[in-house]
Amino acid sequence: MSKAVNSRSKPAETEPESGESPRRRVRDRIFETACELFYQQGIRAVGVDAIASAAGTNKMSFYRSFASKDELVAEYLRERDARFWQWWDEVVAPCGADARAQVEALFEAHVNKTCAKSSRGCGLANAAVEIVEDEHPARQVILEHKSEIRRRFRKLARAMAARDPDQLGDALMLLMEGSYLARLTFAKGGPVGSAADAARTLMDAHRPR
Amino acid sequence: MSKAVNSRSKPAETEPESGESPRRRVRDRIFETACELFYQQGIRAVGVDAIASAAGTNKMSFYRSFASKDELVAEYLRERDARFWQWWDEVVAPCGADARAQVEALFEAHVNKTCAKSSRGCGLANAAVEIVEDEHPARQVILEHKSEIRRRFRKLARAMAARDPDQLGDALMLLMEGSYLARLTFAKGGPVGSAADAARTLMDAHRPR
DNA sequence: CGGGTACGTTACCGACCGGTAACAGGCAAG
DNA sequence: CTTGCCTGTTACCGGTCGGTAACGTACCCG
Repeated sequence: MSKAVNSRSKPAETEPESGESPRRRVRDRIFETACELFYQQGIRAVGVDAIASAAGTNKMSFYRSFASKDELVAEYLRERDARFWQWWDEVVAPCGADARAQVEALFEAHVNKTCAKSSRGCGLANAAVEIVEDEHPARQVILEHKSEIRRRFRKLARAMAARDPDQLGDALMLLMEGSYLARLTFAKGGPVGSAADAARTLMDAHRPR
Repeated sequence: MSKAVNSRSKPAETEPESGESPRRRVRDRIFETACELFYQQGIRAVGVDAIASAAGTNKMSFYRSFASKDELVAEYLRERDARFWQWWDEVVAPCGADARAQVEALFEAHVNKTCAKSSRGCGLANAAVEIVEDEHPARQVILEHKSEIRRRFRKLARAMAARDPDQLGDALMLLMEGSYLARLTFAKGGPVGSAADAARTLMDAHRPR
């Protein structure tokens, strides 16, 4: 009851008028629900039954859309990855080519985001804690994500002509990762608030003379 | 079979001759096994059945020694906490009252430890990722542990007369936490190696003029 | 010897895990 | 109307989860 009448949209074959493929219904509801639950409660803590019923459907429909829970987890992390880089690019956009300004904007936004009430740190990093098996499809997503972060920070450090760009890039990354972790213990008023200032201090220290 | 003949040692009542209480058998085997498994594979990933049989006993003996898995988890974290501070004090001891030298020694040792092959970062931090429930007995242990780390780093920063000691202390903590997290993704050659240098740079920048 | 303690063993509990089979209904395109 | 697709529903699978009851036994102490 009160379940909304399930108005079927369009099957996508004929005339995909409104931009994107309209083939979205159960699968997307399940996926969005899963992303939320995985992020808030952890991956191992959430079963497929819980996901399905939280999405207003059942386990059978889940397995009609996803091959396995592990695949869903990997897709969840890919989504997190994509959103992260979208966020990054948006934050960085107003700064033009000024690498230093980009990093400052990133850390400012990062601190804000991470201190938010609903934040549970970095979903990718959390998954790295929970998932130990090397063969798990999630591990590759995590590794690529974190490698790209490292690559970008080092590139930014090079762009600002830091004395030791690789060292500065890594240090900035450590600060960011550290605040993800700290967020899980200290709700607010924790060390996370110092991340942006620390980043500035580090960049100052690496300034070319 | 081939299980060794279970040579009983002593029941502890009369004459505890050899130093420590001899009341250690099954309980301690279980506990040590649990610590190892929890650290290496994660808390949620390890069931009490797996712990018991890895310790060469069974679930019934487990529940004769521990009230619940949650209590065992909390005790595991308390053990980690105690070992950590023991490590800390040992590393710091040769430095006398030189706060700067203490932090440098800590980071040097920390990088070594964290890059070791069997390292899975910080057990307390990992637990903070896995355990979400506020009422879980582990949460308090985690919070106290991380608060103490923060307190000590800030105190050290004050002792070296840093320009903004709280800020420096927090930054050092973020570096350490960040390398715990980074370790889970980058086996070696990762950003962890830069933690010690970054700490030095930060301390230099906070030097009183 | 008699009792207490520590431990192993087996079986069980209800709940949940990830995953599947089979069937029923609704809706849209042809 | 028929066909086919998508979805919901129910029941089930073997296995594991945390946790317990009952019983048997080896051992040390008095």
